[in-house]
Amino acid sequence: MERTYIKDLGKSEGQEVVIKGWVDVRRDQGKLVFFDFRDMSGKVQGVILPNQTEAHEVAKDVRPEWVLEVRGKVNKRPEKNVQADKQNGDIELEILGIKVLASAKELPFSSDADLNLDTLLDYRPLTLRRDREQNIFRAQNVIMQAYREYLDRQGFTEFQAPRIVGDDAEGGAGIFKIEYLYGHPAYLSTSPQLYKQMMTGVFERVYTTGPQFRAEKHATSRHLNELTMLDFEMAFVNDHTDVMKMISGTLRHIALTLQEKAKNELAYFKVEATMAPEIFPSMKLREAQELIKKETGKDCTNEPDLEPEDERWLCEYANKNLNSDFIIITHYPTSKRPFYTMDDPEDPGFTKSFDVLFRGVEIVSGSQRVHEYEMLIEKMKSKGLDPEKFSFYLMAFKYGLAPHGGIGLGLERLTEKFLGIENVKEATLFPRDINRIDSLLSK
RNA sequence: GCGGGUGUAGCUCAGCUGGUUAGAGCGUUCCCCUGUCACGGGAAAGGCCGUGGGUUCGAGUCCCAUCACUCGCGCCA
Repeated sequence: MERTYIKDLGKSEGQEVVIKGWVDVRRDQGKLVFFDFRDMSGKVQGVILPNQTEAHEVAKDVRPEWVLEVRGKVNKRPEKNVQADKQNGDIELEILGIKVLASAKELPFSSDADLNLDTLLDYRPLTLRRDREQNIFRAQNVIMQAYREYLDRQGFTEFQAPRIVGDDAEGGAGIFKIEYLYGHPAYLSTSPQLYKQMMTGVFERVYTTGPQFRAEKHATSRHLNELTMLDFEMAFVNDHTDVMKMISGTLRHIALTLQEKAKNELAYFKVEATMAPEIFPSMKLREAQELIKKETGKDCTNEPDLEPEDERWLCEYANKNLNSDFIIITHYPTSKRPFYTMDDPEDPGFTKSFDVLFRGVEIVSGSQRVHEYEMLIEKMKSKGLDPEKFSFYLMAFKYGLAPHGGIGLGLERLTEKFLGIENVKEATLFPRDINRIDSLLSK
Protein backbone atom coordinates (compact mmCIF):
# COMPACT_ATOMS: atom_id res chain seq x y z
CA MET A 1 0.00 0.00 0.00
CA GLU A 2 1.25 3.48 -0.84
CA ARG A 3 2.41 5.73 1.94
CA THR A 4 0.08 8.52 3.05
CA TYR A 5 1.56 11.71 4.47
CA ILE A 6 0.27 12.64 7.90
CA LYS A 7 -1.03 16.03 6.80
CA ASP A 8 -3.30 14.30 4.27
CA LEU A 9 -4.86 11.74 6.63
CA GLY A 10 -8.03 13.80 7.02
CA LYS A 11 -8.87 13.06 3.39
CA SER A 12 -8.77 9.32 4.02
CA GLU A 13 -11.38 9.17 6.75
CA GLY A 14 -12.82 5.69 7.14
CA GLN A 15 -10.10 4.16 4.97
CA GLU A 16 -7.14 1.96 5.68
CA VAL A 17 -3.75 3.69 5.15
CA VAL A 18 -0.04 3.24 5.74
CA ILE A 19 2.04 6.02 7.28
CA LYS A 20 5.79 6.16 7.84
CA GLY A 21 7.50 8.25 10.47
CA TRP A 22 8.84 8.63 13.97
CA VAL A 23 7.26 8.11 17.35
CA ASP A 24 6.95 11.54 18.92
CA VAL A 25 5.23 10.62 22.19
CA ARG A 26 3.99 7.38 23.75
CA ARG A 27 1.13 7.28 26.24
CA ASP A 28 0.59 3.79 27.57
CA GLN A 29 -2.61 3.12 29.46
CA GLY A 30 -2.29 -0.63 29.58
CA LYS A 31 -5.20 -1.84 27.45
CA LEU A 32 -5.12 1.36 25.40
CA VAL A 33 -1.84 2.66 24.02
CA PHE A 34 -1.61 6.06 22.37
CA PHE A 35 1.19 7.32 20.16
CA ASP A 36 1.86 10.62 18.48
CA PHE A 37 3.50 9.97 15.12
CA ARG A 38 5.57 12.53 13.25
CA ASP A 39 6.64 12.74 9.62
CA MET A 40 7.85 15.58 7.39
CA SER A 41 4.31 16.85 7.03
CA GLY A 42 3.05 16.86 10.61
CA LYS A 43 1.75 14.87 13.55
CA VAL A 44 -1.17 12.58 14.29
CA GLN A 45 -2.37 10.49 17.21
CA GLY A 46 -2.55 6.74 16.85
CA VAL A 47 -4.35 4.39 19.20
CA ILE A 48 -4.08 0.65 19.74
CA LEU A 49 -7.41 -0.77 20.84
CA PRO A 50 -7.50 -3.70 23.30
CA ASN A 51 -8.42 -6.29 20.67
CA GLN A 52 -5.29 -5.66 18.57
CA THR A 53 -3.15 -8.19 20.43
CA GLU A 54 -0.50 -8.41 17.73
CA ALA A 55 0.02 -4.64 17.56
CA HIS A 56 0.06 -4.53 21.37
CA GLU A 57 2.85 -7.06 21.44
CA VAL A 58 5.02 -4.99 19.04
CA ALA A 59 4.12 -1.71 20.75
CA LYS A 60 5.37 -2.91 24.12
CA ASP A 61 8.96 -2.08 23.15
CA VAL A 62 8.29 0.92 20.93
CA ARG A 63 9.59 4.21 22.34
CA PRO A 64 9.98 7.81 21.17
CA GLU A 65 12.20 8.25 18.07
CA TRP A 66 11.61 4.72 16.81
CA VAL A 67 10.96 4.71 13.08
CA LEU A 68 7.81 2.85 12.09
CA GLU A 69 5.63 1.88 9.24
CA VAL A 70 2.10 1.86 10.62
CA ARG A 71 -0.95 0.36 9.01
CA GLY A 72 -4.19 1.75 10.36
CA LYS A 73 -7.69 3.03 9.81
CA VAL A 74 -8.43 6.75 9.86
CA ASN A 75 -11.28 7.40 12.29
CA LYS A 76 -13.17 10.49 13.22
CA ARG A 77 -12.61 11.16 16.90
CA PRO A 78 -15.51 10.91 19.34
CA GLU A 79 -16.89 14.41 19.93
CA LYS A 80 -15.47 14.75 23.46
CA ASN A 81 -11.95 13.80 22.33
CA VAL A 82 -11.60 16.36 19.58
CA GLN A 83 -8.59 18.68 20.01
CA ALA A 84 -9.62 21.67 17.95
CA ASP A 85 -6.34 23.58 18.18
CA LYS A 86 -4.17 20.69 16.99
CA GLN A 87 -3.23 19.41 13.57
CA ASN A 88 -5.37 16.30 12.92
CA GLY A 89 -7.13 17.02 16.22
CA ASP A 90 -10.43 15.73 14.79
CA ILE A 91 -9.11 12.35 13.63
CA GLU A 92 -6.92 9.55 14.88
CA LEU A 93 -5.31 6.47 13.43
CA GLU A 94 -6.62 3.15 14.70
CA ILE A 95 -3.48 1.06 14.60
CA LEU A 96 -3.83 -2.34 12.93
CA GLY A 97 -0.20 -3.24 12.33
CA ILE A 98 3.25 -1.93 13.18
CA LYS A 99 6.45 -2.64 11.31
CA VAL A 100 9.61 -1.40 13.03
CA LEU A 101 11.98 0.19 10.50
CA ALA A 102 14.50 1.28 13.11
CA SER A 103 14.70 1.25 16.88
CA ALA A 104 16.21 4.18 18.77
CA LYS A 105 17.89 4.99 22.06
CA GLU A 106 16.12 7.49 24.26
CA LEU A 107 17.04 11.11 23.57
CA PRO A 108 19.65 12.53 25.97
CA PHE A 109 17.64 15.73 26.52
CA SER A 110 14.01 16.64 26.84
CA SER A 111 12.43 17.44 23.54
CA ASP A 112 10.24 20.33 24.62
CA ALA A 113 12.15 22.15 27.38
CA ASP A 114 14.58 25.03 27.05
CA LEU A 115 18.10 23.74 26.53
CA ASN A 116 21.41 25.40 27.21
CA LEU A 117 23.27 26.43 24.08
CA ASP A 118 26.03 23.85 24.50
CA THR A 119 23.49 21.03 24.95
CA LEU A 120 21.58 22.30 21.95
CA LEU A 121 24.73 22.12 19.84
CA ASP A 122 26.33 19.02 21.37
CA TYR A 123 23.34 16.98 20.19
CA ARG A 124 22.69 18.96 17.02
CA PRO A 125 21.59 16.10 14.75
CA LEU A 126 18.92 15.31 17.34
CA THR A 127 17.94 18.74 18.66
CA LEU A 128 17.17 19.75 15.08
CA ARG A 129 14.27 17.30 15.23
CA ARG A 130 12.54 19.38 17.88
CA ASP A 131 9.52 21.49 16.97
CA ARG A 132 11.35 24.66 17.90
CA GLU A 133 14.34 23.99 15.69
CA GLN A 134 12.20 22.79 12.79
CA ASN A 135 10.28 26.04 12.97
CA ILE A 136 13.49 28.08 12.85
CA PHE A 137 14.81 26.38 9.76
CA ARG A 138 11.50 26.19 7.94
CA ALA A 139 11.26 29.97 8.40
CA GLN A 140 14.85 30.34 7.20
CA ASN A 141 13.97 28.42 4.10
CA VAL A 142 11.07 30.82 3.43
CA ILE A 143 13.48 33.76 3.84
CA MET A 144 15.81 32.30 1.22
CA GLN A 145 12.97 31.67 -1.20
CA ALA A 146 11.58 35.18 -0.73
CA TYR A 147 15.02 36.73 -1.25
CA ARG A 148 15.45 34.91 -4.55
CA GLU A 149 11.86 35.53 -5.61
CA TYR A 150 12.10 39.30 -5.13
CA LEU A 151 15.40 39.74 -6.93
CA ASP A 152 14.39 37.42 -9.76
CA ARG A 153 11.38 39.67 -10.32
CA GLN A 154 13.67 42.71 -10.42
CA GLY A 155 15.67 41.17 -13.24
CA PHE A 156 18.62 39.86 -11.23
CA THR A 157 20.63 36.80 -12.24
CA GLU A 158 21.93 34.43 -9.59
CA PHE A 159 25.53 33.29 -9.88
CA GLN A 160 27.89 31.14 -7.82
CA ALA A 161 30.90 32.91 -6.36
CA PRO A 162 34.08 30.92 -5.71
CA ARG A 163 34.98 30.27 -2.06
CA ILE A 164 38.65 29.62 -2.62
CA VAL A 165 40.43 32.87 -3.33
CA GLY A 166 43.97 33.90 -4.05
CA ASP A 167 44.22 36.85 -1.72
CA ASP A 168 42.42 38.68 1.03
CA ALA A 169 39.80 40.84 -0.68
CA GLU A 170 39.39 43.58 1.86
CA GLY A 171 42.52 43.59 3.91
CA GLY A 172 40.69 43.87 7.21
CA ALA A 173 38.71 40.82 8.26
CA GLY A 174 40.50 37.76 9.57
CA ILE A 175 40.92 35.19 6.85
CA PHE A 176 41.41 31.41 6.93
CA LYS A 177 44.50 30.31 5.09
CA ILE A 178 44.47 26.94 3.36
CA GLU A 179 47.11 24.99 1.52
CA TYR A 180 46.32 24.76 -2.16
CA LEU A 181 47.91 22.43 -4.69
CA TYR A 182 51.72 22.33 -4.95
CA GLY A 183 51.88 24.15 -1.63
CA HIS A 184 50.47 27.39 -3.00
CA PRO A 185 48.73 29.46 -0.34
CA ALA A 186 45.06 30.20 -0.83
CA TYR A 187 42.26 31.53 1.36
CA LEU A 188 38.61 30.96 2.15
CA SER A 189 36.61 33.93 0.95
CA THR A 190 35.28 36.43 3.48
CA SER A 191 32.87 37.96 0.96
CA PRO A 192 31.90 37.55 -2.70
CA GLN A 193 32.44 41.30 -3.07
CA LEU A 194 35.01 41.39 -5.86
CA TYR A 195 33.30 38.69 -7.92
CA LYS A 196 29.85 40.24 -7.79
CA GLN A 197 31.31 43.55 -8.92
CA MET A 198 32.96 41.86 -11.87
CA MET A 199 29.65 40.15 -12.63
CA THR A 200 27.85 43.50 -12.98
CA GLY A 201 29.86 43.83 -16.18
CA VAL A 202 28.21 40.62 -17.39
CA PHE A 203 24.58 40.60 -16.21
CA GLU A 204 24.20 44.12 -14.71
CA ARG A 205 22.08 42.85 -11.83
CA VAL A 206 23.40 39.85 -9.94
CA TYR A 207 22.99 38.11 -6.62
CA THR A 208 24.70 35.23 -4.89
CA THR A 209 24.17 33.27 -1.71
CA GLY A 210 26.27 30.91 0.32
CA PRO A 211 28.88 30.42 3.01
CA GLN A 212 31.57 32.97 3.79
CA PHE A 213 34.34 32.59 6.31
CA ARG A 214 35.72 34.92 8.97
CA ALA A 215 38.72 33.96 11.06
CA GLU A 216 37.90 36.20 14.02
CA LYS A 217 37.91 35.03 17.62
CA HIS A 218 34.46 36.41 18.35
CA ALA A 219 32.71 35.43 21.55
CA THR A 220 29.30 37.02 21.10
CA SER A 221 25.73 35.96 20.40
CA ARG A 222 25.79 37.54 16.94
CA HIS A 223 28.95 36.25 15.24
CA LEU A 224 29.80 33.09 13.34
CA ASN A 225 33.02 31.98 11.69
CA GLU A 226 31.07 30.50 8.82
CA LEU A 227 28.00 32.48 7.85
CA THR A 228 25.56 32.48 4.97
CA MET A 229 25.75 35.74 3.07
CA LEU A 230 23.11 37.01 0.71
CA ASP A 231 24.70 39.52 -1.63
CA PHE A 232 23.44 41.51 -4.54
CA GLU A 233 25.03 44.07 -6.82
CA MET A 234 23.32 46.27 -9.42
CA ALA A 235 24.67 48.36 -12.30
CA PHE A 236 23.54 51.79 -13.46
CA VAL A 237 22.67 53.20 -10.06
CA ASN A 238 22.55 56.97 -9.62
CA ASP A 239 23.91 56.68 -6.11
CA HIS A 240 23.63 54.58 -2.92
CA THR A 241 19.95 55.52 -2.43
CA ASP A 242 19.00 53.30 -5.39
CA VAL A 243 20.59 50.42 -3.50
CA MET A 244 18.76 51.43 -0.33
CA LYS A 245 15.47 51.26 -2.20
CA MET A 246 16.28 47.80 -3.49
CA ILE A 247 17.25 46.40 -0.10
CA SER A 248 14.18 47.99 1.50
CA GLY A 249 12.00 46.30 -1.09
CA THR A 250 13.78 42.99 -0.63
CA LEU A 251 13.47 42.96 3.16
CA ARG A 252 9.88 44.12 3.01
CA HIS A 253 9.08 41.29 0.62
CA ILE A 254 10.78 38.81 2.95
CA ALA A 255 8.80 40.14 5.92
CA LEU A 256 5.49 39.90 4.05
CA THR A 257 6.27 36.45 2.68
CA LEU A 258 7.08 35.19 6.17
CA GLN A 259 3.75 36.47 7.43
CA GLU A 260 2.05 34.60 4.62
CA LYS A 261 4.04 31.37 4.30
CA ALA A 262 5.52 30.97 7.77
CA LYS A 263 2.48 31.89 9.83
CA ASN A 264 2.79 28.90 12.13
CA GLU A 265 6.51 29.39 12.62
CA LEU A 266 6.08 33.06 13.52
CA ALA A 267 3.20 32.15 15.84
CA TYR A 268 5.38 29.58 17.59
CA PHE A 269 7.88 32.30 18.52
CA LYS A 270 5.11 34.77 19.40
CA VAL A 271 6.79 37.62 17.52
CA GLU A 272 5.00 40.82 16.65
CA ALA A 273 4.43 41.53 12.97
CA THR A 274 7.49 43.20 11.48
CA MET A 275 7.08 46.85 10.52
CA ALA A 276 8.72 47.12 7.11
CA PRO A 277 7.73 50.26 5.17
CA GLU A 278 8.30 50.46 1.42
CA ILE A 279 11.34 52.67 1.91
CA PHE A 280 13.12 52.32 5.23
CA PRO A 281 13.78 55.51 7.20
CA SER A 282 17.37 56.67 6.98
CA MET A 283 19.71 59.23 8.49
CA LYS A 284 23.38 60.09 8.29
CA LEU A 285 25.69 58.68 10.93
CA ARG A 286 26.30 62.15 12.32
CA GLU A 287 22.57 62.85 12.46
CA ALA A 288 22.07 59.62 14.36
CA GLN A 289 24.81 60.59 16.79
CA GLU A 290 23.27 64.02 17.33
CA LEU A 291 19.91 62.38 17.93
CA ILE A 292 21.38 60.05 20.52
CA LYS A 293 23.10 62.97 22.22
CA LYS A 294 19.93 65.04 22.26
CA GLU A 295 17.66 62.24 23.49
CA THR A 296 19.94 60.35 25.87
CA GLY A 297 22.77 62.75 26.69
CA LYS A 298 25.34 60.21 25.56
CA ASP A 299 27.92 62.01 23.40
CA CYS A 300 29.31 59.79 20.66
CA THR A 301 29.48 62.54 18.04
CA ASN A 302 33.24 62.22 17.67
CA GLU A 303 33.18 58.45 17.12
CA PRO A 304 33.69 57.09 13.58
CA ASP A 305 31.11 54.35 14.13
CA LEU A 306 28.16 53.29 16.26
CA GLU A 307 28.52 51.03 19.28
CA PRO A 308 26.16 48.06 19.65
CA GLU A 309 24.41 49.98 22.42
CA ASP A 310 23.75 52.89 20.01
CA GLU A 311 22.40 50.53 17.38
CA ARG A 312 19.97 49.03 19.85
CA TRP A 313 18.83 52.50 20.85
CA LEU A 314 18.31 53.62 17.24
CA CYS A 315 16.20 50.55 16.51
CA GLU A 316 14.04 51.24 19.55
CA TYR A 317 13.69 54.80 18.32
CA ALA A 318 12.67 53.73 14.81
CA ASN A 319 10.18 51.24 16.24
CA LYS A 320 8.53 53.86 18.46
CA ASN A 321 8.74 56.96 16.26
CA LEU A 322 9.19 55.94 12.63
CA ASN A 323 6.85 52.93 12.31
CA SER A 324 9.71 50.75 11.18
CA ASP A 325 11.70 47.87 12.63
CA PHE A 326 14.43 48.74 10.13
CA ILE A 327 16.54 51.87 10.05
CA ILE A 328 19.30 52.79 7.61
CA ILE A 329 22.37 54.71 8.74
CA THR A 330 24.35 56.34 5.91
CA HIS A 331 27.62 58.20 5.39
CA TYR A 332 30.23 56.34 7.38
CA PRO A 333 33.66 57.94 7.28
CA THR A 334 36.05 56.98 4.48
CA SER A 335 38.48 55.62 7.05
CA LYS A 336 35.95 53.03 8.27
CA ARG A 337 34.90 51.67 4.89
CA PRO A 338 36.69 49.38 2.42
CA PHE A 339 38.54 50.71 -0.63
CA TYR A 340 35.74 49.97 -3.10
CA THR A 341 33.33 52.35 -1.32
CA MET A 342 32.45 55.56 -3.19
CA ASP A 343 33.23 58.82 -1.42
CA ASP A 344 30.52 61.46 -1.35
CA PRO A 345 31.95 64.54 -3.13
CA GLU A 346 29.30 66.69 -1.42
CA ASP A 347 30.33 65.46 2.00
CA PRO A 348 34.14 65.20 2.09
CA GLY A 349 35.54 62.51 4.34
CA PHE A 350 32.32 60.50 4.20
CA THR A 351 31.09 57.77 1.88
CA LYS A 352 27.98 56.80 -0.03
CA SER A 353 27.66 53.83 2.28
CA PHE A 354 25.04 52.53 4.66
CA ASP A 355 24.15 49.87 7.19
CA VAL A 356 20.66 48.52 7.75
CA LEU A 357 19.88 47.95 11.42
CA PHE A 358 17.09 45.53 12.36
CA ARG A 359 15.87 45.02 15.93
CA GLY A 360 19.12 46.15 17.45
CA VAL A 361 21.74 44.65 15.17
CA GLU A 362 23.45 45.30 11.83
CA ILE A 363 22.11 42.92 9.24
CA VAL A 364 23.12 44.64 6.01
CA SER A 365 26.07 46.65 4.83
CA GLY A 366 26.06 48.35 1.46
CA SER A 367 27.22 51.26 -0.69
CA GLN A 368 27.74 52.70 -4.10
CA ARG A 369 31.07 51.36 -5.35
CA VAL A 370 33.95 53.07 -7.06
CA HIS A 371 33.68 52.15 -10.75
CA GLU A 372 36.42 54.28 -12.31
CA TYR A 373 39.68 52.44 -12.83
CA GLU A 374 42.11 55.22 -11.84
CA MET A 375 40.09 56.27 -8.81
CA LEU A 376 39.92 52.67 -7.61
CA ILE A 377 43.69 52.31 -7.83
CA GLU A 378 44.11 55.52 -5.85
CA LYS A 379 41.72 54.25 -3.19
CA MET A 380 43.62 50.99 -2.90
CA LYS A 381 46.91 52.78 -2.45
CA SER A 382 45.46 55.09 0.19
CA LYS A 383 44.33 51.98 2.11
CA GLY A 384 47.81 50.49 1.84
CA LEU A 385 46.78 47.77 -0.62
CA ASP A 386 48.90 46.72 -3.58
CA PRO A 387 46.94 47.09 -6.86
CA GLU A 388 49.26 44.51 -8.44
CA LYS A 389 47.60 41.84 -6.32
CA PHE A 390 44.17 42.85 -7.61
CA SER A 391 44.98 42.91 -11.33
CA PHE A 392 42.43 40.20 -12.09
CA TYR A 393 39.69 42.25 -10.42
CA LEU A 394 40.93 45.53 -11.86
CA MET A 395 40.76 44.12 -15.37
CA ALA A 396 36.95 44.46 -15.24
CA PHE A 397 37.29 48.16 -14.44
CA LYS A 398 40.00 48.87 -16.98
CA TYR A 399 37.63 47.66 -19.67
CA GLY A 400 34.60 49.58 -18.48
CA LEU A 401 32.27 48.88 -15.56
CA ALA A 402 29.02 50.79 -15.08
CA PRO A 403 28.31 52.83 -11.95
CA HIS A 404 27.08 50.22 -9.49
CA GLY A 405 26.31 49.42 -5.88
CA GLY A 406 25.12 46.58 -3.72
CA ILE A 407 24.80 44.98 -0.32
CA GLY A 408 25.73 42.01 1.82
CA LEU A 409 23.17 40.52 4.19
CA GLY A 410 23.64 37.92 6.93
CA LEU A 411 21.04 35.17 6.67
CA GLU A 412 21.46 33.85 10.21
CA ARG A 413 21.15 37.26 11.82
CA LEU A 414 18.11 38.00 9.73
CA THR A 415 16.45 34.72 10.77
CA GLU A 416 17.35 35.33 14.41
CA LYS A 417 15.81 38.80 14.42
CA PHE A 418 12.68 37.86 12.49
CA LEU A 419 11.96 35.10 15.03
CA GLY A 420 13.11 37.00 18.10
CA ILE A 421 15.54 34.31 19.23
CA GLU A 422 18.56 35.06 21.36
CA ASN A 423 21.64 33.73 19.68
CA VAL A 424 22.61 33.64 16.01
CA LYS A 425 23.99 30.13 16.54
CA GLU A 426 20.46 28.90 17.16
CA ALA A 427 19.61 30.13 13.66
CA THR A 428 22.52 28.13 12.20
CA LEU A 429 22.13 24.43 11.49
CA PHE A 430 25.73 23.49 12.25
CA PRO A 431 27.49 26.59 13.57
CA ARG A 432 31.25 27.04 13.44
CA ASP A 433 32.44 29.32 16.21
CA ILE A 434 35.39 30.11 18.42
CA ASN A 435 35.23 26.75 20.16
CA ARG A 436 33.15 24.45 18.01
CA ILE A 437 33.15 22.68 14.66
CA ASP A 438 30.22 20.34 15.36
CA SER A 439 31.96 19.04 18.48
CA LEU A 440 33.84 21.22 20.92
CA LEU A 441 37.41 21.92 19.89
CA SER A 442 38.45 21.69 23.53
CA LYS A 443 37.55 17.99 23.61
C1' G B 1 42.65 39.93 23.81
C1' C B 2 39.86 42.36 28.08
C1' G B 3 35.66 42.24 31.60
C1' G B 4 31.25 39.73 33.90
C1' G B 5 28.37 35.15 34.88
C1' U B 6 27.98 29.94 35.35
C1' G B 7 29.78 24.75 36.29
C1' U B 8 25.45 19.88 41.45
C1' A B 9 21.72 13.15 38.30
C1' G B 10 20.86 11.89 31.00
C1' C B 11 18.15 17.19 30.62
C1' U B 12 16.53 21.83 33.31
C1' C B 13 17.52 23.58 37.94
C1' A B 14 17.16 24.29 43.83
C1' G B 15 20.65 23.79 47.74
C1' C B 16 19.82 30.40 52.79
C1' U B 17 24.67 33.02 56.97
C1' G B 18 29.77 26.13 56.30
C1' G B 19 26.81 21.24 60.10
C1' U B 20 23.93 14.13 59.80
C1' U B 21 22.97 9.72 54.58
C1' A B 22 22.99 16.04 48.51
C1' G B 23 17.27 17.47 46.53
C1' A B 24 13.09 18.59 42.80
C1' G B 25 10.73 18.31 37.92
C1' C B 26 11.36 15.86 33.36
C1' G B 27 13.66 11.43 31.33
C1' U B 28 14.96 6.00 32.29
C1' U B 29 13.50 0.82 34.43
C1' C B 30 9.54 -2.14 36.77
C1' C B 31 4.22 -2.54 38.39
C1' C B 32 -1.08 -0.63 37.85
C1' C B 33 -4.50 1.90 34.50
C1' U B 34 -10.23 1.48 28.28
C1' G B 35 -9.97 7.76 25.99
C1' U B 36 -5.16 9.83 26.90
C1' C B 37 -2.96 13.90 24.13
C1' A B 38 3.53 17.19 28.06
C1' C B 39 -1.97 11.11 30.36
C1' G B 40 -2.26 9.56 35.43
C1' G B 41 -0.90 6.51 40.08
C1' G B 42 2.98 3.56 42.71
C1' A B 43 8.09 1.92 43.31
C1' A B 44 13.29 1.95 41.95
C1' A B 45 17.92 2.95 39.77
C1' G B 46 20.95 7.06 38.75
C1' G B 47 25.87 12.12 41.73
C1' C B 48 34.52 11.79 43.00
C1' C B 49 28.74 18.84 43.56
C1' G B 50 34.23 20.69 36.57
C1' U B 51 39.58 19.74 38.32
C1' G B 52 43.75 20.68 41.82
C1' G B 53 45.22 22.90 46.26
C1' G B 54 44.05 25.59 50.85
C1' U B 55 41.22 27.37 55.44
C1' U B 56 38.27 24.55 59.14
C1' C B 57 36.67 19.74 64.06
C1' G B 58 33.68 19.77 59.51
C1' A B 59 33.39 22.39 52.53
C1' G B 60 28.42 21.55 47.20
C1' U B 61 28.71 26.12 50.28
C1' C B 62 34.57 30.15 52.10
C1' C B 63 39.75 31.33 49.70
C1' C B 64 43.51 30.56 45.66
C1' A B 65 44.69 28.39 41.07
C1' U B 66 43.17 25.98 36.72
C1' C B 67 39.89 24.15 32.84
C1' A B 68 35.31 24.51 30.33
C1' C B 69 30.98 26.84 28.78
C1' U B 70 28.37 31.38 28.42
C1' C B 71 27.38 36.78 28.06
C1' G B 72 29.32 41.73 27.08
C1' C B 73 33.27 44.76 24.61
C1' G B 74 36.68 45.13 20.24
C1' C B 75 35.57 43.72 14.70
C1' C B 76 31.82 42.83 11.63
C1' A B 77 26.89 40.40 8.56
